[in-house]
Amino acid sequence: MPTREADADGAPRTVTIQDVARRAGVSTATVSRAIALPDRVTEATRAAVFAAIRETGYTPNAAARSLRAKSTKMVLVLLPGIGNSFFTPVLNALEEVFTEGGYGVLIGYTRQSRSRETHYARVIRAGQVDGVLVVTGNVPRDEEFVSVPDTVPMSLMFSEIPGTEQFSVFDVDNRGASAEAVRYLIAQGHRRIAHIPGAEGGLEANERLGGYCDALREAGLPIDEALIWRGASNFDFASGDRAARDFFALADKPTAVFAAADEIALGFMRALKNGGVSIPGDVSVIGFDDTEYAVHYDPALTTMRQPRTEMGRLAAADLLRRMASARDGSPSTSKVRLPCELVVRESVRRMG
Amino acid sequence: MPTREADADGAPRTVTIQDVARRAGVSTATVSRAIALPDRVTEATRAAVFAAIRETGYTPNAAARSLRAKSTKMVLVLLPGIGNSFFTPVLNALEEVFTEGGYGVLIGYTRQSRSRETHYARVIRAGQVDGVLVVTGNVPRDEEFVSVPDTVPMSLMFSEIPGTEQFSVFDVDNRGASAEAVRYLIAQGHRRIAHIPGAEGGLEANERLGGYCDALREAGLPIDEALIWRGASNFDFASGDRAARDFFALADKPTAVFAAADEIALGFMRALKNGGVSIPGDVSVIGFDDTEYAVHYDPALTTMRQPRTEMGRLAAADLLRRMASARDGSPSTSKVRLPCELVVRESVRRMG
DNA sequence: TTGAAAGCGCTAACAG
DNA sequence: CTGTTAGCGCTTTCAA
Repeated sequence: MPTREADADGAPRTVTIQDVARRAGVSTATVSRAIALPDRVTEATRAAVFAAIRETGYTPNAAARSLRAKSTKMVLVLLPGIGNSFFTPVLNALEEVFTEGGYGVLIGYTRQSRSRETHYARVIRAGQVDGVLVVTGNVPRDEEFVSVPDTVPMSLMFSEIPGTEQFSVFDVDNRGASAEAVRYLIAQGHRRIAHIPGAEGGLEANERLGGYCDALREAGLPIDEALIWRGASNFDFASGDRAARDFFALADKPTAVFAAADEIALGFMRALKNGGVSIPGDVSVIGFDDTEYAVHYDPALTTMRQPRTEMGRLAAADLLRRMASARDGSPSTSKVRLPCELVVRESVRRMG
Repeated sequence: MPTREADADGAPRTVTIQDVARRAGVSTATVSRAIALPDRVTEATRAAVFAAIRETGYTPNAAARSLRAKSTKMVLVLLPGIGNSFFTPVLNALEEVFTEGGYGVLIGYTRQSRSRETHYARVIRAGQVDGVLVVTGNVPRDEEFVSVPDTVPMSLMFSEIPGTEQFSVFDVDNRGASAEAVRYLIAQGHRRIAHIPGAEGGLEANERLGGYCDALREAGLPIDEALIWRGASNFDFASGDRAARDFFALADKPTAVFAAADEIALGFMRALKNGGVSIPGDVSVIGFDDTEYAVHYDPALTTMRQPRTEMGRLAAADLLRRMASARDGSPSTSKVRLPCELVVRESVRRMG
């Protein structure tokens, strides 16, 4: 509840625009104007109003303002919420830009659950937010979301919904970047290269797998299913650990491995080292993401960096722009594909 | 904006409670009741209302409801926002419990900035949230926050403000847990034990330093300032890296080090290994937190676990309770101090 | 430049 | 059990 001030009988009462108006000797309309359009009132009026605001400790009530203005100045950020810290810098950047732009950030974790998606669809339809940012590989499948873009601007980060035009999309060229990572391995003299794909069925995971195949094909190398260690349920340590079992089970081992995410790479490396395999001595590893931990691991992980903070900033700025111009028709959406960057560290060895 | 339906002339219009009432042949009050207190209307009325809701695609407008009910069903979660992924599971747990309880989660990163604190104080005073959870070592110093607990319930996580009663507090016994960590080192035969404190001036960092000293004193060991490597600006890798310089500069090296956070420990270990120092062969390291990465590092980090998820759940449940009973006077606050747990892994060696 | 008045969509008294 | 009525606090025409 808003600020209160003592009543005549000592009972606390919330300070409203009425109180300010009375105190400043003007109408409520003038107080409202002095706040929203300071140029539209005389110098003297403005001073009187702001003095009254200070004296009363007035803060405009958000609900009343939203109801009247039909805008809540809030955005909904939807995350997968699998406990992955990949999104920490993204959320950080989003919060920064949105707050700067005068918007609050409501977060929601979809957890791949239908009921949670329905819940957040309802939040949107209740007019609780002016825009939506979906930061997840798994875009909500709820039918309710289909109607969302008609009501508030919505953007996608890190993955797109092919064939749609109503969202802004901010992602990277997962396929191209993965191919580049594998090309680097090839350039270092590796010929037998394995891949640990990400979460089965996800668009990003598929794209990265595609890039891996592209690079192999380009170089005239065979694509060997025995070297594609599927079964990841997520972009996490456990999936890397699981892949290590495939590695150990294999007679003819690869000299290098491309993991679809840093955490997968780290989990894999740890398991290999436990098994007495040296990295990059015996096998080289390259990751994807450039998470905080990549550089601090031993050996420091060579990886493809996704510009997470920059993507967050750009996506937020775009949504801000679209929300601002939402009243005059559907503002144009953007498709921004940022470049990844190979970060060479210590986990890949040059062959022969 | 809320759901819309085509008007007579095709223009989209938002569906209001009026539309539902008209369609169901009842008054708006009855619709409101059918939704909020289903038992207070006849079976037939309820059916008619829900049918009308379904047919129109009605979703109650959040702003109107908040304005009238003087409750937004939202909480503000304030994080430090230094990009630290320590808070990822905490935020996850909070979101889960709050959503379950029918509350939305608005996040804010204070970034130790005065202006941002003022901003969020204003959000609270604007009545935008029904409760506040401060998840940070640095509690807002803004005067505006002083008045907050009178208006909405507020809780603190991970650190307290000594001498205050108006907040619920969920934390761990940083001092006791740290002493326990150092006692473990002593029990393993270590006598010359160093400490890397956390962010200078923070309550938690001080407590952990205090615990370190306690354990040393208990064992009759001297407290040597040369073994307390101050200067951390944060609980991060960089601080561990920085401490490694002190280590290398020292002639008479310690056999064990207690780092005030896992990330500090990891940064320190990495720097030592780079310098050819073996862990735990040459020096043992123990951390604090039990972050996701502790177990996957090489060597896996022995550390004191803070029950982050559980703390998040409990804190959220407590705030939920307090918000529910906020109308009838100031509900009682809780002080919950959860136990930490020593997780023994590979980074500490048993001496001679 | 300012004020009066209407009303955003909903809930809560109060009658009936 | 249901309807009527008032009004939450604010912004925005419309007139003056």
